[in-house]
Amino acid sequence: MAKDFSTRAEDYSKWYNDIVAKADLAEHSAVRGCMVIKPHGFAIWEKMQAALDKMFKDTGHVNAYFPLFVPKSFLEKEEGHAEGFAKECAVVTHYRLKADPEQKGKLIVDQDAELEEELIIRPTSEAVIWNTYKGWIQSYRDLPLLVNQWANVVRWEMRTRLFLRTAEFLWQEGHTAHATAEEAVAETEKMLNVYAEFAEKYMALPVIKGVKTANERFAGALETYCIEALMQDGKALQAGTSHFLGQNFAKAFDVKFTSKEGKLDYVWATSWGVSTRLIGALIMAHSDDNGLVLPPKLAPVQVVIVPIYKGEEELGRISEKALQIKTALEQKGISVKYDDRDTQRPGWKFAEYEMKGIPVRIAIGPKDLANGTVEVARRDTLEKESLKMIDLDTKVHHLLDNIQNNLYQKALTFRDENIHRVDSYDEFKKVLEDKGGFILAHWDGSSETEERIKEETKATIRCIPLDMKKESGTCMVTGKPSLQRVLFAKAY
RNA sequence: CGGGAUGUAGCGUAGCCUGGUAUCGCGCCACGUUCGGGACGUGGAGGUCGCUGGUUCAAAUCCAGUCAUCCCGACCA
Repeated sequence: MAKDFSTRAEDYSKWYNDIVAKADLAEHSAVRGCMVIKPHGFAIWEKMQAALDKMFKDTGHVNAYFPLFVPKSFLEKEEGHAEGFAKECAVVTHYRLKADPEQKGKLIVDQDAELEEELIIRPTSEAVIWNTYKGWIQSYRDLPLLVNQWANVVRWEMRTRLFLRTAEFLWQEGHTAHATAEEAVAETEKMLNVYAEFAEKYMALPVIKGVKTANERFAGALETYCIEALMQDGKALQAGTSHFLGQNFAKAFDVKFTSKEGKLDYVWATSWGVSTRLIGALIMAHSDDNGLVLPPKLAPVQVVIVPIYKGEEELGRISEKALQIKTALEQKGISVKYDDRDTQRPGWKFAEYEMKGIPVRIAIGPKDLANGTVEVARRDTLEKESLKMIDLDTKVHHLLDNIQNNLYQKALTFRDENIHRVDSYDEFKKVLEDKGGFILAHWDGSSETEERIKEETKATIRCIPLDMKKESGTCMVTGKPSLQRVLFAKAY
């Protein structure tokens, strides 16, 4: 938490990119706007996947997989959806290349192999999925249909940034169908809560749950719920969304079911997703100038053991002890790496694992063997202490819990210190300029006012918070009545 | 996609204005000494200067185009 709001965007960006590089998470690919997720970065994603996937299964969802390509005619069917995504689609127009007669060794598009209908590389899968659901749903007995897909999508973004916004990204998208609007809304809210719980319990990232204003709504949705998190530079990041789609897609793709009463009706839909952007959130929420800081629950390796030795014989004796510790920790469900490489020195390893964010490091050397101790260092506070080996597994287990909680508390304190309640537009601008962070202020509910604020200050309404007591007041801009404060911030 | 900046070895850079085939640090390799916070010594390897074209006897250097990255804007998980 070394960052402060005075940090210029460029510096913060450099800091962020440094962490991504130093922690060995990802790099730019030679392919425009695309990212290569490196093994350590991907391992974190796999931990996220595993935790989320379990939460989805526990709430009755199943996984499936749908095509990468969306025929253009599918995408066109839901008008709002089509409009929203049209500007950022990669389009496949041909299915064959041929040797260039002009230049040896070069390939050109074979103009004789033009597709009759263009295929869009999915920017999201509503269109293909609803086209499929049409065939899966006839009766109320087929409902609810609760499906999730882990996939990649492509959005041709103009400005990219590792993890936060890349042309291709990995995500999870849930698509559900329900017999009633109430049930679909309940599902939308349920999944929002799943995301919030994941963010807080696993990522140690406090989030504010809310609904988007009409301007910020997902293309084709009636209501978009979201979780918003605050980053260390005072900007907000949308960490997940859950959409109530009403009957828009059911009508567009003609998905009807026969109810218990024998009446034919369109189904009610939801969709919800989180992406590899969450890794970006993790970086920006917890990292410090020494590199990444991982919450134990998402660390691919929770404890690393580094031996300190001179010569083969000493390493042998230390390894014996280290492996005992490793086994004991693993029996407590802790993931442990014993790094006995003799190609790197201890200090090098310490720095390396610090940059990668490994929560706990245990060092064992000859002094420890003599004293029956180990040196335990925690990544979040960088504190070191010498611990007796007795009950080390239990102590480390507690330490990991402690780190997880500490990270959450630290992020929560930071977030709460940076929520400002503001009652005048001048004060709003001043806080935004001087401090950044979240601002709670009254707004008259109109798109015009929202647009004006955005144009004049670059801040947007991140959400209309759900878990906040209603408090009537007057709009800070127009003076018109307002029923509750809404959450403003500059956003990623 | 509009405005600005940048691109030289794996990374960070000097050189560019005032053209003459490239500087330094880290890293890498070998050997030795080391090993409780990114070791030290000696020796060594590595670059078609983002790419394409132009000007020139000669281009990292000047010109044009193009691609990529960063910042601002529009857009967004």
